[in-house]
Amino acid sequence: MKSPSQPRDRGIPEATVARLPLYLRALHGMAERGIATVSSEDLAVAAGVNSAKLRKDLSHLGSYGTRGVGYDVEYLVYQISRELGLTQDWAVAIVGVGNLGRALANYGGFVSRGFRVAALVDADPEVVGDTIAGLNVEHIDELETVIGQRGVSIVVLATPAAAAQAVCDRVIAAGVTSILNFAPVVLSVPDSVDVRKVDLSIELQILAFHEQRKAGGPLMAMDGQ
Amino acid sequence: MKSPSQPRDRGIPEATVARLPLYLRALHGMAERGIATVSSEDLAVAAGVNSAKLRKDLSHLGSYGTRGVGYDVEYLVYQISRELGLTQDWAVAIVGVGNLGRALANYGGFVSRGFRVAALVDADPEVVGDTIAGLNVEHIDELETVIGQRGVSIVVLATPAAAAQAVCDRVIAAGVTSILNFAPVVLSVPDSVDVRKVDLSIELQILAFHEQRKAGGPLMAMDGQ
DNA sequence: CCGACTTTGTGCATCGGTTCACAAAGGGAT
DNA sequence: ATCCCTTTGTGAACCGATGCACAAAGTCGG
Ligand SMILES: NC(=O)c1ccc[n+]([C@@H]2O[C@H](COP(=O)([O-])OP(=O)(O)OC[C@H]3O[C@@H](n4cnc5c(N)ncnc54)[C@H](O)[C@@H]3O)[C@@H](O)[C@H]2O)c1
Ligand SMILES: NC(=O)c1ccc[n+]([C@@H]2O[C@H](COP(=O)([O-])OP(=O)(O)OC[C@H]3O[C@@H](n4cnc5c(N)ncnc54)[C@H](O)[C@@H]3O)[C@@H](O)[C@H]2O)c1
Repeated sequence: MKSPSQPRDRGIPEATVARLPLYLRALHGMAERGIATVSSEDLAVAAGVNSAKLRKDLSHLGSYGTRGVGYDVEYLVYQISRELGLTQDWAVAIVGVGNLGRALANYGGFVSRGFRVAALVDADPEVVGDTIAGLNVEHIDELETVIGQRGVSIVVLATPAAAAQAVCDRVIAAGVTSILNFAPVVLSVPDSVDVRKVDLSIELQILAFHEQRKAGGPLMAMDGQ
Repeated sequence: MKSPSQPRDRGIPEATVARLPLYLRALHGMAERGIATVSSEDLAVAAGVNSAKLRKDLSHLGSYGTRGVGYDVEYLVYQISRELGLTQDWAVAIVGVGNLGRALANYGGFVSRGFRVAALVDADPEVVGDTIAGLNVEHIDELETVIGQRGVSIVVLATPAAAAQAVCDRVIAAGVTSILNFAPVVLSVPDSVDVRKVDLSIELQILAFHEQRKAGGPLMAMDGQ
């Protein structure tokens, strides 16, 4: 089946990958408070997950715990960071510098860990040339140049929905294979490209669904069709 | 299974609920373009999902399709909207009117469908009293009053991480049971409360993980363990 | 050096979700 | 009215993820 060769057991489940950043955040907090080692139980509580799940997740990275003791916080931070690729620096470009794009550009929280906003790009002549968070907003015509010259490997899309697919096509053509999309559209991309989407409207609708259910309770007879 | 207006199984899978807003968006687009009926295949493509999955999802709401024809767009929009609770108006409060809170307040996209920003709340005296998107920013001391008087049932948390849990506790005490959290913390809440989180930093880290893997390719020789 | 204690790492049962594949249902043409 | 064509709705196999429960591994006090 699989090549019997070697440590290419790099097949980490997607669900696990999605939780590693959560563990990392909890671990950073602990490191700051001077905690040297942590048990799976304590870390699980801090990350809001089941401890067996946490142990299984960590076991995918290797055997980094010590039975009877727990995990070394610093060491685990390093291992998870390395696994996630945070030991290197990622250049991010934000395309679409409107309400949301500005908020993202001004946000310091993600720059702190391996990510660096390397460019801001917009189509509006009113916006181009502005300085936001110390960065000059560049014209969309420069998109490919900027991506190529600054080694941008992740693009954050914060344009209106109507423009998203076109911009998406261009950044992919420019060699980008990781996109974080805030526009409420389903982007069509080759399999080789990863797209993650953040959609506020969808989140609210899911909340509304559950809220309605709570309010309606076990019997909500009104409305026959 | 003959009555077509069967309210159906009230136990809709969570994965299905999360996709209904996607279908709804695609359907709205179709309705605007004057499309009257749509097949599961076409709608699935528009929503970016597998058609069998889409049919199974819709079957949870009832038998609203016509074999050999497809689904009536308008009717399906109505059924999904009703299921999600979008036929009623939801009052949303945004707590924390900084970079992100402002962007959310100015965002027109979700007000359009059943959601209405009913209040903006902040702790900073500099911000309180400002008018943003036509709304007065109120003081955090008024939190409970505002929630009670305006029937707020969904709260969007956009405060710094350090303040999130405290604000969360207060809004829950005020009767709110649905929270959308943008702060990078694991909120501790009773089981009866729904929390959904949006975390930009986590999304970027997941992208970085896959990006690293792509870059490393089938053989990434450095570091032997 | 030993034995009691702690905690990891994982086998296994289970569960929810996805996908395939097809019989049944319905429309439209003749 | 009958046949053919399209498309739904769903049974069933499959797949990945979850969580329990426990043996193995390692610590630490004495
Ligand atoms: N603001 C929010 O809270 C929020 C929430 C959820 C989703 N979104 C989505 O995020 C996106 C941005 O929202 P926003 O509120 O910032 O909108 P916005 O209109 O304030 O900003 C959009 C920016 O994109 C620029 N733009 C337009 N076409 C472009 C192109 N082809 N290339 C580059 N830039 C282009 C515009 O000049 C503008 O500056 C939208 O798709 C919106 O639906 C926003
Ligand atoms: N801006 C982004 O793009 C972004 C992205 C991801 C996550 N976040 C998170 O969203 C949150 C907000 O980010 P931001 O960039 O808007 O930060 P910000 O500092 O610009 O805004 C925070 C606002 O919350 C207010 N506040 C502080 N304590 C409060 C309290 N107890 N009650 C009410 N309001 C209070 C502050 O006065 C300020 O106006 C943070 O937790 C941040 O980590 C932001």
